[in-house]
Amino acid sequence: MVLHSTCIMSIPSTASIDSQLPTSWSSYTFPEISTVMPSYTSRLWSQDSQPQYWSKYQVWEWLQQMLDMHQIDAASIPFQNFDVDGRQLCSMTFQDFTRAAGSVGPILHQSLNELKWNSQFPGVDFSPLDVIKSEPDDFPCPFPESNIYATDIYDPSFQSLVPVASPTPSSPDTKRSHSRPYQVKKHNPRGTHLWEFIRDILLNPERNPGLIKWEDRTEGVFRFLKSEAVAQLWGKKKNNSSMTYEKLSRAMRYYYKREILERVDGRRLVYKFGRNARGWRESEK
DNA sequence: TTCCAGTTTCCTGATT
DNA sequence: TAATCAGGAAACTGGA
Repeated sequence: MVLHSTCIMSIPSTASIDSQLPTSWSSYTFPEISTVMPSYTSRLWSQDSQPQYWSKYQVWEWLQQMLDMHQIDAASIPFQNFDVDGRQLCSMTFQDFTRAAGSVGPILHQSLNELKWNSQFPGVDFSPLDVIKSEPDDFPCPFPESNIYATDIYDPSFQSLVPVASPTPSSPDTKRSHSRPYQVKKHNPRGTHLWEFIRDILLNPERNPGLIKWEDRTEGVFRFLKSEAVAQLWGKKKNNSSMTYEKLSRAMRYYYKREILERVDGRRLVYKFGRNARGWRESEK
């Protein structure tokens, strides 16, 4: 099954990135993860957004998308090696990617090539084989089974993101739930909990471009700097484009009862890890 | 099939 | 006035 050749490029205009370091992400609409397909990256990063014009921030955004998409642990990539803008990123060779990101490098390199291809030839399906062929230096892909283009079984969790069906927006299937505009796929493990997601942002400053910050590291007190942006990220992770801070905060408040979070009275956007939250203390790392 | 945990959504009212 | 907080209620999903 050659998915990439059947994938019609459909790029929502809202996915285009036309600003540098957005002060508010509330207007930044993440694409439906349910559209994740082998050409996922080229949809996500619209063809209008040519990687060579990315800011450093957008490079990091792309990296984060790659991590999420391939279920790669953030710790496996030294983000400081990607403190580059789009122009510098595009000038990186296959070897540069391998040096910078190790075994993940080939995946990133391949993804970037797809983006470059699509920005140059919008509407023309990317042929990863062409890239492999054009890579004279033996392309020693360490993930033969993880070639996202080769099959649809790259990763069970990734597969779970592929839509079971492709109902039209107006079809009844999409209206299964009035209050649930997204579909969580079967066999998709519950995965990260919200509080763990928040914790991981706090523990990975490289992945946290000013979204949440520690107020008191030892006490586990933290504050949302860009609440809507965090909600958007959480929504993206859960394939829920309608996530808002209001909804996210409701989920956060449920943690009070379970003592995963504690109330911090009188301070907006401030939360504190509770006794049942694990893994946030420096001594636990 | 049922139950449950963990959200998600919607809502009203209070507070900043 | 808008943003945020608080919490009730119902709905939904995946897993056991």
